[in-house]
Amino acid sequence: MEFTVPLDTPFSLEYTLESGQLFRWERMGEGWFGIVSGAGIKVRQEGDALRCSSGSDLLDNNFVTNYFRLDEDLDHILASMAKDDVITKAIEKFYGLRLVRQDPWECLGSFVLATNANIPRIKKMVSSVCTRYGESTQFEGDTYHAFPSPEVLSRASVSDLRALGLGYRAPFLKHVAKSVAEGKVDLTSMPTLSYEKSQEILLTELFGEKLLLGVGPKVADCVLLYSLGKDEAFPIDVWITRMIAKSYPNLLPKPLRRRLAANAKLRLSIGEYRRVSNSIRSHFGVYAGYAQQYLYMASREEAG
DNA sequence: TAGCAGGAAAATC
DNA sequence: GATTTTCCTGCT
Repeated sequence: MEFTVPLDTPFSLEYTLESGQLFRWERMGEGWFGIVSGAGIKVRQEGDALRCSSGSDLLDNNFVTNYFRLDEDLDHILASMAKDDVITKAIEKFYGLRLVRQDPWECLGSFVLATNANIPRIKKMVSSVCTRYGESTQFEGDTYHAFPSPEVLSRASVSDLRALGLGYRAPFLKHVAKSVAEGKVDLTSMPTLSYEKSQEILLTELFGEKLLLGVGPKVADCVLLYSLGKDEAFPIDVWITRMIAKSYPNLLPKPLRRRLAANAKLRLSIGEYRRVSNSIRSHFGVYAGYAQQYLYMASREEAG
């Protein structure tokens, strides 16, 4: 179906889709093509409107508005977190970038694959998993595949997953799928829980065994921010660590500040991650996650 | 708490 | 063409 979403609020489709939140969108001509909720959708930004064409009646005006969070007052959010010159510059540069509301299971499954990989590679892995295990769907004469359900992936064999190029991530993906399929982790309950509570569940250990293997604080924060609406979540990856070391050293404990200044060991221990995360949150406030997304873009751009 | 392995592909030299 | 890096976590 074809439809147009009028934009009465700032939005940059390009910055949003290039900001590393999503792995199933590709540039196509003047616009973008994505596979969302198991169906294909084309979106093109034309001034103050989004021209859309989708392969499912479920992907309609309301869906797109909700997916890109166009119902939220972005200027209000940006104003509340514009606490210093560095973030203000990033906001000016990438104005219109928004966080999205993606499917929590797809988000979790995708970010489990994101360790020690760059974005092109993550996209390739996600795509391979979908092609092999996801339900097929048609769009404009071509066949595409949905992100597979946790039930299906929990039944996949580790060696089959490895054959898709997932490497050591293969057993993690199966384990996480199993925990979700068996209801040990209930993603659907989390939108109503607090950030702290839902993060605790994602990182829980029972009798020394992790509920979700391959999910540490960074991956958990990505899922909480990109799919569960926890806007105070602040995922800290290598790019953000570099940015903090360069532009926000005063938010770091002294030993860590020294270490990062020497450009040694960019990886934070779990304790360091917690401290930095809290320190950042108290600086940027309840929309720290938005700040993270703008800083991530700025950090990558600086690196060229 | 620190250090290292993990697998493969992209980025860089 | 070899080496380093890559939106990191788990184990010892």
